[in-house]
Amino acid sequence: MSDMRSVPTLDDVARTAGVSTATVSRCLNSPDRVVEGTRIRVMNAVEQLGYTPNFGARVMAAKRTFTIGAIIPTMENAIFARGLQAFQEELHTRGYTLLVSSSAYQPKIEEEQIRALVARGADGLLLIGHDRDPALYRYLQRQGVPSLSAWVYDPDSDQPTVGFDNRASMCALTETVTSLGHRKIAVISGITEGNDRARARLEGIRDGLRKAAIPLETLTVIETPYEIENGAVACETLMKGADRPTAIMCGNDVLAVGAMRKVRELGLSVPDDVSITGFDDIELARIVNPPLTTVHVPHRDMGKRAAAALIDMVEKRSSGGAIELQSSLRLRESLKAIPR
Amino acid sequence: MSDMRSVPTLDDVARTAGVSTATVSRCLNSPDRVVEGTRIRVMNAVEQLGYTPNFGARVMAAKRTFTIGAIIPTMENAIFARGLQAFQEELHTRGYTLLVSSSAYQPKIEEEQIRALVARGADGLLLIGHDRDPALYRYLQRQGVPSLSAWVYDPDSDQPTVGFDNRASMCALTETVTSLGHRKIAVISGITEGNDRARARLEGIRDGLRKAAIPLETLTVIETPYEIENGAVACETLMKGADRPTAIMCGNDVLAVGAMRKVRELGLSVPDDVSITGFDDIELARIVNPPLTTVHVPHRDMGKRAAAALIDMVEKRSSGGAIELQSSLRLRESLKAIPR
DNA sequence: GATTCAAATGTAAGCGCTTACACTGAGGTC
DNA sequence: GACCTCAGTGTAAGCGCTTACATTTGAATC
Repeated sequence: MSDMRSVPTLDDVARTAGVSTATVSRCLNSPDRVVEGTRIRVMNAVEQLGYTPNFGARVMAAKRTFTIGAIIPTMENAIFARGLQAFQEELHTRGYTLLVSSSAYQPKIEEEQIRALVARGADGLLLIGHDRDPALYRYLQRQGVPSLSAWVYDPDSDQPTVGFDNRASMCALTETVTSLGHRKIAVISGITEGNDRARARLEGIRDGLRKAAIPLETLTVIETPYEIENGAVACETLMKGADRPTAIMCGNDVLAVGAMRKVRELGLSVPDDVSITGFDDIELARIVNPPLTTVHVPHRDMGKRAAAALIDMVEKRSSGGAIELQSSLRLRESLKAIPR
Repeated sequence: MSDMRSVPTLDDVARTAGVSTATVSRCLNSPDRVVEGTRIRVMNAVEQLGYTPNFGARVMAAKRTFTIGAIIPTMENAIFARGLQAFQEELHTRGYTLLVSSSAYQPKIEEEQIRALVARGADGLLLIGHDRDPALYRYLQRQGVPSLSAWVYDPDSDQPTVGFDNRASMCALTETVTSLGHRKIAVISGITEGNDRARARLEGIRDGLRKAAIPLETLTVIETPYEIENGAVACETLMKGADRPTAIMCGNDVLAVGAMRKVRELGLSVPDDVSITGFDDIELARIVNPPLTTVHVPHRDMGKRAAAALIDMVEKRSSGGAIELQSSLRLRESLKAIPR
């Protein structure tokens, strides 16, 4: 028997159970292929030694890890939290483990994280959005690691997606806003560079304006990273500007609540002085006062569907495709008609 | 040269560069031990083949992964987000990668995740709180994986900790509440079983009450999981109960904003009809209206210090210890004196 | 030019596991 | 009783990498 101070190996277990390493391995991986008496003996040895398989070795020999990686742009706010939680739950019930890392919205870091996860043997990857260096997709293909882009729906892309139509959703919201009489509209958008969702949402607003025959030149757009404080700052600029908007449409709820806070700090009222809308319908939207008008995204459903789809790809039951989910409007008190 | 369709290995690189595998390995790990000409040739081959080292193999051969694991109770809300972000940033600058997973506050799942991370070769682990099965600590010790408990400060524990004194902080807040004349106080606490922080905070409230000579029997306590909706439900129970409290102290900000929402829904006012306090000072606290009185926790600093301390342990520069950070009160409008 | 020695590189032994294949022997068949 | 099956188990060959040790190389020294 080997030195008990160091981590026990398969070999140690085999020795103390009086069987071969193959048998121990089988006990752990396909117990039904081993007769009960032996199995019990082996399991006792495992217990007694406190044995845990070495993952690296296992990966190397078996090429499967039952690990899925996810790289999200941020953990700082709850945008991805709910969807990710559902994703993890579904993976867990199917016997997979989720490892998450965050890119802080930086393509460079995202690439590192992707490589880190692949190197660590992730069987599949969940990515957010699909706007990234094609070389990365080639790399993944080369490594044989399937990936799925969530939070977007794009039937024309080669890359499998699961999500909703950001552009159409935002267009629908915009139509509601214009139908309430708003003509002076401003936008606080996320940074559009390298972010297809932010771009699609902005385009959606333009679509909506066109439908209402509002000239696009009247639209003020501020781009800023998705953080509450940034929403507040942008809002201040807008409200102190020459031509104050009657409605501020925000790229997501986080920016919107920042904007709402600022309106309050300026001694003004939402929605009496200005209407505000968000996007995502995270919990925050119902917490603020007044409650926020926003686009509801089926986060949990998306997470669950993503898990199922990705596992299908990993287990070669499908090769991906595009899954569309429906978003819907949540009209709440932060949006009000212009009095005539 | 091997089949170009499959993932290239060290061997392939060595062959196309016309050197041995040892040289390639050295190029990758300690470039200065290889002469420039060779190095360039090797790097070209790496580039050309799109080679990425196989992590499992690397771990097995080198026993180091430069990976740190963190298991947090939840990703659903932002309690841990800020601290974790800082933790990751610090790790990143020191050349480590962070892998996160969530236990959904379930000890069983937490244990699985710990094992999963250790098996995947994590060099060290960040845990939240230190209330868990001693067998787990023994397991980690056995595997030689150092771990650090954050969000708590406990100089008496064997387990290294980095955090603040939950109990004293909550006691200080309670003293403020009682000094404002509140006598009928209710508590919406997190689930205390298996959660040392929730327990310490509750004890802190009791300490504060004792100091103000308020009998502990007058204290109503509801325990519920940390979710906004649960805060709302608990609040409803309290406000509709026989002996309505004048102040509701919540175990964290998440519960507090849920309670605030409910007060508003009941057509009542914070702080005129009831004062509400939280704990953590996450962004939410400043977003709600009125802003929430709470205990400020130095999340970013904690994350950063945790990273430094854990790496020191991993690299055997220290064996841990207890690091104390200071929390502080943030008095905002959700708490108001009882009119006399 | 012979000798010395450090720097550069190569050789090959594992790291801990899975699994194809080989072996063994008990039960069934004729 | 000879022969066949096949479930249960063992043997041993890798998986892709790092690294101790061995070897080669070439500049410096005499």
